[in-house]
Amino acid sequence: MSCMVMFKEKGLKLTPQRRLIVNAIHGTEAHLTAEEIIGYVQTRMPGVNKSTVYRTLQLLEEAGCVYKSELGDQSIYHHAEEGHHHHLVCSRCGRTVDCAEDVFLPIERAVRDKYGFQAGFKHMVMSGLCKECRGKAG
Amino acid sequence: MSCMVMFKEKGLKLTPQRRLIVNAIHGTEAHLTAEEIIGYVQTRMPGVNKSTVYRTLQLLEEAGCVYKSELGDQSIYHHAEEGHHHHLVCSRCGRTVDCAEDVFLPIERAVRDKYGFQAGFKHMVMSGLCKECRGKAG
DNA sequence: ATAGTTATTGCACCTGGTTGCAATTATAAG
DNA sequence: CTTATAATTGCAACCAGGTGCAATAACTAT
Repeated sequence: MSCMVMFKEKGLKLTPQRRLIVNAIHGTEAHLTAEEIIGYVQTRMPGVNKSTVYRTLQLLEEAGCVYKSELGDQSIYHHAEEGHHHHLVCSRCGRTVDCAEDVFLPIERAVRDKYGFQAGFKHMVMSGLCKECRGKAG
Repeated sequence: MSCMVMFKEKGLKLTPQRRLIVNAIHGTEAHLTAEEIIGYVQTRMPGVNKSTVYRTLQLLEEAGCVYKSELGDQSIYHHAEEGHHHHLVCSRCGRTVDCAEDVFLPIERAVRDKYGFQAGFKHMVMSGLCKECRGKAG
């Protein structure tokens, strides 16, 4: 896994704690919250400090191995290899739907042409009402 | 100001603390951070607790009097009457450019058609490189 | 296998923001 | 103007996340 190699390549050390954290993210298809990753690590190796986890996640993010998306209060982490997409989060039921990457192309073009601004859209999180919840009263 | 009236209409009380908080937001064109609002209030009325400010901001937001945008770590507040727009924040120099509201219409349509998802885009914050910083080395 | 270098860990503390609760205060009614 | 009552305040404690630092552990060269 390139995540493990990345540490070595950057002159960083591959500790048991870091191995666990990488495993947590690679071992699931889901998008994990920091809390879930801390839980995963601590059940397998009690005593690991949360700051260790946060620091490692930041390293992985900076190296491009892991992506972090923010929706209001919580951040979710997912590994970079599984392809990029955006996230539609229903504000009523909380369910998340993956969304094709290219829906942001028109905006990317628009803000570049209008404002000369080069926006980067990766793993954007959009909130709203999902198909099921649109029908219900509200 | 409808913000002041709003409290009464909802059976809420119009305290000096709340008056100050509303003044802070109405008295400026800028987008204020929570910290700035707390500072504004506390210089005029020392002793006001931050939780009072946060609770009032939440009330104003729920009532639609105030909008809150989140960019990564910080939240900015602005009153709802000044018209809606999005924010382009340069990740290099930190400068913010206002962006027309309608750039999100294509996405709104796309996710509705493709996923049946009704997304709401208000005061979105997009990060990237502004016109000036695009030229510089990176 | 050993010693030396240097990154990493856990700790304790800090930050912005949130919450439960007893004391206070704005408001409505008399 | 007084009283009643319910909303609000300030407090203190809490939460997720982040930081400086001394002790520790991973890697490197021998």
